Amino acid sequence: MLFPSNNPEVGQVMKTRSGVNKRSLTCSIPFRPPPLTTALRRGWPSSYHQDTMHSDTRQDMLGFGTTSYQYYPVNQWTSVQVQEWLRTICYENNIDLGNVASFAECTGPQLCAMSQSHFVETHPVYGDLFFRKFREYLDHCQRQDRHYRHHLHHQHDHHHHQHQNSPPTAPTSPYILQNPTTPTTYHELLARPQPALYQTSRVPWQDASYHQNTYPGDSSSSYTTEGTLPPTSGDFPGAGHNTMGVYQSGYSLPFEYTGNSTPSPPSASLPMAPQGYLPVGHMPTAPSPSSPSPSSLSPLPGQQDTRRDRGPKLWEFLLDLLEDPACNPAIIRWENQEERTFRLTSPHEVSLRWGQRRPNQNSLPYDYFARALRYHYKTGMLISVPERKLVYKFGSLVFQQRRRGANSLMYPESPHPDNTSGHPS
DNA sequence: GATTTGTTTCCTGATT
DNA sequence: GAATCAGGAAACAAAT
Repeated sequence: MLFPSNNPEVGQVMKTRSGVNKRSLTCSIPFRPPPLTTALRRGWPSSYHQDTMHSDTRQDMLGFGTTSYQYYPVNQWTSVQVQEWLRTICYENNIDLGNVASFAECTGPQLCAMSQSHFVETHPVYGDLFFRKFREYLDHCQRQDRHYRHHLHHQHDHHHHQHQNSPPTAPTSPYILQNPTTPTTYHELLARPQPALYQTSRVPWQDASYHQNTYPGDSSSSYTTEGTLPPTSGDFPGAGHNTMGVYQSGYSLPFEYTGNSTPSPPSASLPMAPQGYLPVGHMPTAPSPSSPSPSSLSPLPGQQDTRRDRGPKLWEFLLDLLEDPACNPAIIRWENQEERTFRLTSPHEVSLRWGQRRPNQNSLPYDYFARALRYHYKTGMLISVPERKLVYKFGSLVFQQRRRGANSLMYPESPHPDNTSGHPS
């Protein structure tokens, strides 16, 4: 039975409560939710995935296709991922696919090192557009990376505080490279030199110091890029430091890296959720919580960053839990993946974790948590599943936005088609 | 400083 | 009777 909003008596009861400061007796806690990881948030269904031009697509665990480039750090993009990304841009901008041919042999590291003029040289017509779009994608990845670091730091502190008798463990992020001993741990990636051919004297958003203080590099890496461009180090700005390192954190590597120049695409046999990542306790070192310098985050001239930086939304948090083998199915599990329904197998644990986002407060009653979930009925992010307790359903917009995260700077938010009420007043 | 956004808190009533 | 659900209302904090 739904709330009898058509019941005038009930309505009056509600109105009589207007104006009452119900929270006057509660303690106001400074609230600045530290961002939980938004890792892997780029790998969700796209509006174009069924287009026949995408031959290298796969089905994710929800049955929505996606391309593989979103699963890789940009500097591990082979020409395959570059082509995927370019096709995406073409599709989204109504550009003929033939225009991607000029970038046919480019890899991610090469794109990273290319200046705007290089893009234009490579493709006089759309080079500038490709450059801007690539730059926007990197910008997005950078923010994701920043969120991830903040999250790790917060989780590390919390974990340490909560389990002082336990042996020191890693921050509670599931997005940790499974095999830190491979040459492609993100520590090493950060030190990976860039190919020399496309060295550019100006990459305005670069800030080598961002990672220099955080991840000591390992210049002994045996990494090679696909293609013909040998890595160099000394003559690259940043002297052996990958200035694109800010986009290379391991979280976006959803599977174990084999060391091959061409990373294997995510296998369908692997679980979708944090593929290749281990849950809490397997991270070799904790990233520094230090934030990048403002200069490293400043947008390009003419580019305005309108994104909020408030940490994950509730529905993102739920997706993160579902992607985390440590949580799924322990405290949350898919009820029917194809239908996007999930069950809170331990609702109080889930709400507690949600509450732990907030400093100085480590719990949230399930009642409040459930109310927050119901709030998202109006936003279209969640859909009620009647007569099934503790079961909720993701709205389709969740996956659109999950995927759109990578392109959020390119596309303004559009209202949910099913959401006729808009944001609640 | 006003507005927007995304909760959080509190509540009543209904359902399981 | 307890747990859960539904949803109105308002407070709150951070971002814009």
